[in-house]
Parts: sequence; structure tokens; C-alpha cells
Amino acid sequence: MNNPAAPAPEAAVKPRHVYLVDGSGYIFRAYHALPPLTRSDGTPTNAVLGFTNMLWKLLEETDADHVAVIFDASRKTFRDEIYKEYKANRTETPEDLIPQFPLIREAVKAFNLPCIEMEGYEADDLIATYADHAVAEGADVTIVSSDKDLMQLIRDGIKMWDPMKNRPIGAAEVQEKFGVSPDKVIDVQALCGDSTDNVPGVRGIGVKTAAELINAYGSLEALLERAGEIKQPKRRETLQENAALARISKQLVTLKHDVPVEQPLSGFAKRGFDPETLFGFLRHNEFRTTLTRVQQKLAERGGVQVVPGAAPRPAPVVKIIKNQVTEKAAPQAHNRENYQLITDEAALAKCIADATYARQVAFDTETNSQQVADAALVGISLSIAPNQGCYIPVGHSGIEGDLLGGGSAAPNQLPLAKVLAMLKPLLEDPAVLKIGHSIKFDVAIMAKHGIKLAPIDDTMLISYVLEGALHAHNLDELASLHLGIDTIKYADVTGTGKAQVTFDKVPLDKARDYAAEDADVTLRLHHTLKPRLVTERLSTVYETIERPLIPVVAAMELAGIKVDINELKRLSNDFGGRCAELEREVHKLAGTEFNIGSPKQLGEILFEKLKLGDGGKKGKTGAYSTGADILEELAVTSGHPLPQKVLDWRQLSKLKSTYTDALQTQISPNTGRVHTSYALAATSTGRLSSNDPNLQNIPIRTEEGRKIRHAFVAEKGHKLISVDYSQIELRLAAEMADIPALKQAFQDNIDIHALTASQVFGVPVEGMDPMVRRRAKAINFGIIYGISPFGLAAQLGIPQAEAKAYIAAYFARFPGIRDYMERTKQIAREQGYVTTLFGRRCHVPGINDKNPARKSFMERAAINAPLQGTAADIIKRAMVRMPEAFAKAKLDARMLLQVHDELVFEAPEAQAEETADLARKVMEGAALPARQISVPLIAEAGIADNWAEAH
DNA sequence: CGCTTCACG
DNA sequence: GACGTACGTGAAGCGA
Repeated sequence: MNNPAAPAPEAAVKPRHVYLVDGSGYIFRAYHALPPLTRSDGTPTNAVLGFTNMLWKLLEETDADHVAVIFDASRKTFRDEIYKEYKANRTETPEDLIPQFPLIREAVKAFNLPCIEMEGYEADDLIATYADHAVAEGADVTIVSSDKDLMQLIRDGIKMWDPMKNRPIGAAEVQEKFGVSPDKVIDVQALCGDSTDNVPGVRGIGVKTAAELINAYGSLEALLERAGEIKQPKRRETLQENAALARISKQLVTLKHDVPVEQPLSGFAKRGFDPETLFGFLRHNEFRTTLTRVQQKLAERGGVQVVPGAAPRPAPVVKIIKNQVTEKAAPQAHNRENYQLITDEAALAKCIADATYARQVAFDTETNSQQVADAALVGISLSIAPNQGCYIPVGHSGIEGDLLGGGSAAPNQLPLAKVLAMLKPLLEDPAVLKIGHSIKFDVAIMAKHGIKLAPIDDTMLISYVLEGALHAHNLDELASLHLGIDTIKYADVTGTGKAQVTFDKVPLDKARDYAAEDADVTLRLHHTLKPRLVTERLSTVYETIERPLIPVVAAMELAGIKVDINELKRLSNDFGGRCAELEREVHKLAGTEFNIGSPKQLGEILFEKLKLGDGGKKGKTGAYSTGADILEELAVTSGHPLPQKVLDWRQLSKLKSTYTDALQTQISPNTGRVHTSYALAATSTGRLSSNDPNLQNIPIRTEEGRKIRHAFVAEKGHKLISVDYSQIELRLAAEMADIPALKQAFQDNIDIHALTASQVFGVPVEGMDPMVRRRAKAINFGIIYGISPFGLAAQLGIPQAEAKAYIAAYFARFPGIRDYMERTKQIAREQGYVTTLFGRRCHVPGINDKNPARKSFMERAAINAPLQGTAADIIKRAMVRMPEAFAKAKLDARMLLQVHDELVFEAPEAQAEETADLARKVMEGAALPARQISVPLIAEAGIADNWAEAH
């Protein structure tokens, strides 16, 4: 198979030597036989390593042309129906074996071998059935297993290989073990039973006696019929009494040869594997010796084993994106000819069977609304192979016609309930990976239909973890970037503007092409991007932070938060009335009517008509700058009342339009609550962002603004609980820059701003002037932001020279902070990104820009990113743990909102205190056990009926 | 659709 | 010494 142009497996190669690997049996035996071995993250891997080496050996050193790895699908099989005690006294699976099961499957995938399993059947039954198929086609079979239950299969053309002892098992070995030939093994087992599988057998008869009896009488049936002839009285009696039990035992140990298997033998044809995928797997599991051996072997050979179709690829084209070199893939062959519309049950069943067999499926939902709370399912698309995909319409309606007609009836499609019932086992199958792009949406939609989509992968988040700020992560962008595919755009099928329709009105053929393509492209992106997580050492960020966050955030969005609409209406009226009054006053003071909301008109009034201040043009557009800072200054210097009036108007107008008015329209008619949407892949630092509506910028800093928070309320009989980290970024700065004095201050719970003030300005903490403390606080913020004299001066309204002196004084006291900043910039320049404590990469494109302004801008961003990003990692870790912590404590609390360093919960009144305490504990311990931080992380909780008072 | 302003951490 | 700034977001309104 070293020829890249090897025929695809479908080109049915006649099997000559079929290898059937008993995956489930192997892992148990290897676990007990091999010494313990763990990855550096603690994951046990002894059985996985043994298994991997065995597979490699098998592919390298045998003449296998067909290979499959076979697993037990579930614990319940037809044998439980026959004998309910079957396997009942099996001991619990050891804890450190459990995580190795999925790794074994990964190993199989890394070698590009098929995983076979089937509900209701043990691996042994599948092996028996496939072995027969192979022999029938004239092939030899080798069963890789040391399980004695499989020895009954040995005959001409079928042998076993013991992977633990590395030796063949043939008739001679069976004779040695059971004292009979392989065809009589089941009769012996029926008599002697099996304590590990709880096969009863006949009491008092062991292997030795059983073999003796079977050899004497020829078979179990003959023995039982002629039991009266047995000389020993005790033995005769037990056999006569337990004949039925013996027959049941035989049924239990007899393997099924006629399992209605779904996958033909031809699918096992050896296909070769993608070396990079295998290397990634080996590296991730730290199988260094194996990795070296494999690499050496492949290098020696010159050629590499190759997945047909996936390679060879044209050389990649290099494209420069924002000063970073990113590979732009050459276009992949892409066509939509094989996209299929599914409108009957048989076709759907086939899709589901194929996806189950493939072990992974790209999945996408189409709905009539982007707002989860209001969305109804319109269709579902699946893809398991490039250029393939199917679309299952479930909610397409007819197109409304006008008076002249032109409408159409709802098209023929399967009923929603039927489709969901059929898909549910697949979507919840723990052995089938569901791959989505921004799958949070699909998780939420499925949750609304009682389906827990799992396990999942998200190509958007994989891309985000890999290349964060380098580019956007929407599907269209990634398809173009990595696959060279120009996808059908949403607007292409739904139209835009006035003619735009919801997806349920899109004709089926257009819908099929659009939806199936989304799934197809998602699957192909997964192929390219997922292995890079391993090779670029970003698996942990993705697997422990980003991916587990998906269902958690989906649940928060679905929960929403209650908003008192009447309170908002009152506020809107109040703000509106006062705005109108202020507007009249402003116009009177200006001597003319103009649009206060227009900076251009306002600037002309202030600086040309009234000639206030010394008029300053700013900005490259040449317009006057009329920001709040300018107006505040103008109010003082000019003594004119107008600037303050404008400031007041602006505040109220902002509160009204952005909050009290807009929020009312955002209340879902279905739930009566406001459901924000969190963007998981939007920021350069790892933070979330909130939109539609943005609930992360609800006012709090001013008294008027705070009133809006009063409208965010708890459900009747419930309380809102707000828990926020205290100065988390500053604490992280002390930790990450390793400044003993600052760390000590936090450990001693000292007022950090007062400490900074006393250090920088040399004043005692006792009886400190509040203005001095305020300046120190600004300096501390500046540290987090990558301080600059200009910025600090602007913040404090002091001359730049003075700010410069403050910074110098600060660095004199804390030189470690300056060193840390310099180190961070250096790292950013060298590698193009900085990292958080948890390994997240924050890219800083432009850090080497020759424009000094842009360069220093990126330098400040580089200084801030590890701090902001680590804080984001920590609160995300807390969020991931929260649902489980509540469940374990039997609390009915729900997490509703995240505001960067704050989490908002809703809990029944009686559980509020306990919820607050637990949430605080989870948040404070969120860095553990991955990172031990020497500065305490403190979270503070508040409980009230509304958000204003809870915070 | 870009710009300005301003709400939050 | 250039160059124009505090770090990270999203939404509304203006005006071309």
C-alpha cells in the first residue's frame, strides 16, 4: 500500500488474509498485564501503548490485507435474556482503565482502521460472524486475542494470535488448555462454566473432568443423554440434576455466527494511514519510542503510507495575513453532485447507519431564527465523507403566493418527531463524535428537543484555539482559507433585505445544497484542523476549557434572565422626558435648534458659534472631537453651562436608546426572558463576548445607569446571586511577574491601591489622601494595560511629564514588573504570540510593525493579553465545573450570565445562601489542580431580588 | 458602511 | 525621533 495511487477500498480487493482484532478483550488483558504507565498529564496509557504497538506490528509485519478492530457496543446482549446473571459478578472497571477506552479508539482511527461494534452483540459474536464471511470468500483469518471464549472458532483457515504473549493459538494450544479439540470447546465450557463471565456450568466439574467426559462421550448432548451410565454416583447425580443448567451454559458460551452485520467485509480492506495524524496521536500520548520507530521506518521506506483521496495535495500557497504567515490551502476538489435530500425513512436509516459506522459525523441544523429561544427546526444536515452530505428537511413550509398565485404547498418531508426519534440514538451515541461549526447553537436546539448532543467537536473553536486573533473563524472564512472552497452564502439562499425569507421558505434543492455543504465543509475542516491541536500542543486548552464550555454556555443562553418590562417602560418615559427637557435647554443656550446627537453639528456649535475653549480639531476626518473628556474639560474652562447639559443629555439618551428601549424588544415572547448570545471565538484574549443584546455592558457606574440593573430580576420565589473575582488581573500580574512584595500584600489582604500609593509616593497608608490613592489605582490599572505616560496622563488629567515620573517611581519600587513587561514583549516579537498560564495562545499580529504607533499598540496588547487571558481561562474553568457542583450539592441553581469576572446565578430563595457559598468556592479554586497560584483568588458574593443589589 | 461615542470588565 | 495611544468588547446614531 505504499503507492499513493493505491486503489480506493471500494474497489473490492479480494481478501486473502483477514485480521480481526478483539479491541475490548485486548484492553482488559493489557491493563492487567502491563506495568502502569501514564502521560505527563496523568492519563494512564499502558494498555493504549500496548495496543498501539500491536497494531503497528500487525500492519508492518503481517500479510494482512483486511483489518478491523472490533468492540463491545454495550453491556446488554441477547445473553442477558437467556440468563440474567450473565456477567453479573464482573468487577467494576478499574478507574484508571476507563480513560483508556476512548484512547484505544483514537489509536484505531490514527491508523485509519475501521472500528466495528453493534448494539446487542458482544465483540466475540461479530468476530465469529466476520470470520465465517472471510472463510466463505476463501480468505485466511487471524483473530488477534487471547480470550479463551474465541478458541471455539479455531478451524481450518481460522487461527488466533495471542498479542500478550506474542504467540499463535492453534488446535494444539487449545488442546493444551481445554483438553479437547477446538470444536468441542463449547461443550467443555458448558460443563465447567466460567466464574468471570458468571457462566454457571455444572457444580463440581472443572476443566479436567469436563474434558475427560466430553472425550469419552463425544459431545455434551450425548453425555447428558447417557448420564445414567456414569459410574461415580456423585458425578452422575449432579449431571442429571443440572442438565438444564449445562444446556443454558452452552447457549451462553456459543458465539453467534449470524449477526446481521451492517458493514461488509470489503470495508476492512487495508487503506494505509495519514502519517501526520498518527504522529500527532503518538506525540499526544507521549509514545516517544514508538514515534521514533514509526518515523524511522517510514523514512527508510522513502514513501509514506497514504490515505487515498486525501493525498497527494498540491503544495500549499503561502498567504500573508496581518503580518503573520499562514498557509492558504490550494483548492480542494469540491462538488455538490452527491448531496442528497432525505425524505423517506429507509434513506434516513441508511444515513444513520453509515454515520454510526464512520464513528464521526458532521452535523448542522437549519432553523427559522438565529435566536435559539425563538428558533424552530427546519432541517438537519449530516456528512461523513468529503463531497458527500445529506439534508433532512423537517420544517419547510410552502411559499406564500400573492393574489396572482405563485405560491406553493409545503413540500413532502419526514415528520419532525419521526426524524428526531430516529436520530436521537446517533446524536447521543458516546462512540460517535458529532462535529459542528459553532455547535453551541445546535447543542441548544437539540436540547430544546430533549436530545443531549454528545460527544462533540467544534471546528470554530478548534480554529480559534489554533489561530485566535489571526483571522475570523466563521465557516465561510475557514472554508476559503483552508480548503479553497467558495461556499454558498446564507444570503444566497434566503435573499437579502426586503426579499429575505426565513430558511423554512427556501426551496428544498437550494436548502439541500446549502445545508449539506455546511456539513461537508465542516467535516473537511475537522480533518485539517483537529490534528493540529496535538502537534501544536493546544489540545489541553481545547479539551479542558473550550469544548466543555459549549453545553454550559448553551444552557445559560437558553435560561436567559428575567427583565421587568414595566420597570423598563417607566425608565424609558423618565429618561425620554428629561432628554426632551434638556434638548430644549441646550437649543436655548445654543440659540439655535440642531441635532445634539450629531458630533459634527455639536462641534460646530461649541467651537465655531460659541467659540468655547480653544477649539481643537482632531481625528483624521477633520471633525471636532466632542468626547466626554473634552466636554468635561470645556465645562470647567469655559464656565458655560452648555457642555454639562450636553453631557447629561448624552447620558440619558444613551441609557434610553441602548438599554431601556432596546431591551424591551429583546424579551423573548416564548420565555418572557432576555436571552443573550455569547460569542466563544471572538476575542483575542480568550474572553467571551455578549451580543443581541450585550448583557456584559449593562450600566452600573452611575446612579442613573444603575437603575437599569434594577430591572434585571429573579423569578418569583428565587434570588439573583452575583459572584465576582476581586482584582483578579492584578493578582495574576503579581503572580505571573513574580513580585514578592505584591504577592505578600495579596496574601495579607492589604488594600493594594493604598500599598502602591505608599510605595510610589512615599506616604503612609494610615490617613491617606483619597486623591493619592486614586492616582495609585490608576497606575495599577495602567500596569494591566501596558502602561504609557500618555495614557496615564489622560486618565488622571495630569501633564504627561508628571505621569512619566509616576511610572518611573513605580518601576523603581517594582523593577520585576518592568522586567516582566520586557520579557513579554520579547516573547511576542519572537513567536508572534504570548501565552496564558493555561497555555492559551494570544496572537499579536503587527508586533513587529515598522509603524511605531502600531508597534507600541501591539506591545501594550501583548502585555495585557496574558493577564486578561489567564483571568478568562480561570472563570471559564469555574463555569465548566459549576453545573456538576450544583448537581452534586443537589442545588437547583442556574447560571445565567458571565461578565468577565462575574457570574450571575438564579436560585430558589431557600438555596440562595448555599448556592452563593458553593459558587464562590468553585470560582476561588478554579485554577486548581492544573495551576497552583501563590496569590489567593478571592470571589465575593451578593444575594438580592435584582442585579443592582446583588452586585 | 465607517466613524464617533459610550456602556461594561 | 517617528507615531498617536491606555487593554478587551458591542450597540446606537450620524452622515456619506
